[in-house]
Amino acid sequence: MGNFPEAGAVARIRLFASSNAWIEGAATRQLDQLAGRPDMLAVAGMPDLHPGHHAPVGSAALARGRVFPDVIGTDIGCGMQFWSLDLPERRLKLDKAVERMAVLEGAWEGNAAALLDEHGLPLDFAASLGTVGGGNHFCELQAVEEIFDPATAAQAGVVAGGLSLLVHSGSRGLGPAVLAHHHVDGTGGLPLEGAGMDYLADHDLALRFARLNRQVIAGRALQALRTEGEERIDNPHNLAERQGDLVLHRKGAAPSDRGLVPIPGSRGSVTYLVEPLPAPPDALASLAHGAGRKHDRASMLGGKRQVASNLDRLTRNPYGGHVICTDRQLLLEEAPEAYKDVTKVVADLEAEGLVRVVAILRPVLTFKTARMKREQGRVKR
DNA sequence: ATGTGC
Repeated sequence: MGNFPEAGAVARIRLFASSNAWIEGAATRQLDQLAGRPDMLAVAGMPDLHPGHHAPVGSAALARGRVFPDVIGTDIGCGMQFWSLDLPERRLKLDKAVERMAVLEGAWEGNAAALLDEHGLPLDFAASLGTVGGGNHFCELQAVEEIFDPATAAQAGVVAGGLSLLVHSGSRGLGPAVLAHHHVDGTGGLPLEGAGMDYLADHDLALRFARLNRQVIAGRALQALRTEGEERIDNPHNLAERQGDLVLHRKGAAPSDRGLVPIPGSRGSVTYLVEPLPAPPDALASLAHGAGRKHDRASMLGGKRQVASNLDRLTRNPYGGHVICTDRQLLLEEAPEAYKDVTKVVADLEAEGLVRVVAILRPVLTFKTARMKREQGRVKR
């Protein structure tokens, strides 16, 4: 890493976003507060920056000798996993796929406890291994919209007429349990020597659980689609990474040092497959992890955004694809207009010299949830 | 985000 200020000095703050980026004052204030934490050396904001609980989502923060569990938050290890499928788009029967993909709602039929045991992972949350979860999580079948660099795209198995799968999920119950176990009041974090290392050990288990969870989800989706495929990319965006006595925190920031990165927008928009470029040290080896929220969940439920009368639209996408989501409230919270324009977010990353676009993928079938909630039909307004 | 309420 480059020359960062010494401990006690003000951390360097760098925002990788143009005036086109929709960045709230609350988010930049959170970025300032993050920079003001003890032993913080540098902080980077990405164009998807938006307010989070204890730190802004879309940020990276480098500290010396200290880790801040509350910055990583509850969903430790949450990230994107990208698979290429053997099934060509022309052979997909969409109606059948919509029907069969709903299997993801139930528990995995495999032996979760045995698999976790094999991986040396705790069994406490075996029941949710292989399930997507809530919030912004999804499992999405995607088709190729455009390829800009065929040779690089082929590295991720992206070829014209092909299909891919993008899984966005995390460590389910394990991440929140780890955070609760190592909870610290205030913004001081944990010293790396001692309590900080204990946190990181448990954090690493959640990181591995999250990746395995995405693999099981993908395996179930492939089975539902009666095809096979290959895991090409796994890119976690909520994690702490120890580098000697430094700790790099990523809160909704995609690592740029692990190959190609999928950057999804909303469930009504395309996903960009990008190649990270050699970046200045103050980018903290990070990229935007998605479009980022434009409006918080609560404001999407107020009826002010004129989406309530148009719920049917939200279970389809502008590309003729389907969204499986039987939860009305989640459908409103996750409406495309709740998100920034991913095209602008990626344009900012390009303008900052951080990435090159390799391909654009379009949503064909998105699984969110097939569960029928009891309060179904009762949306607060 | 969350075995998603007490």
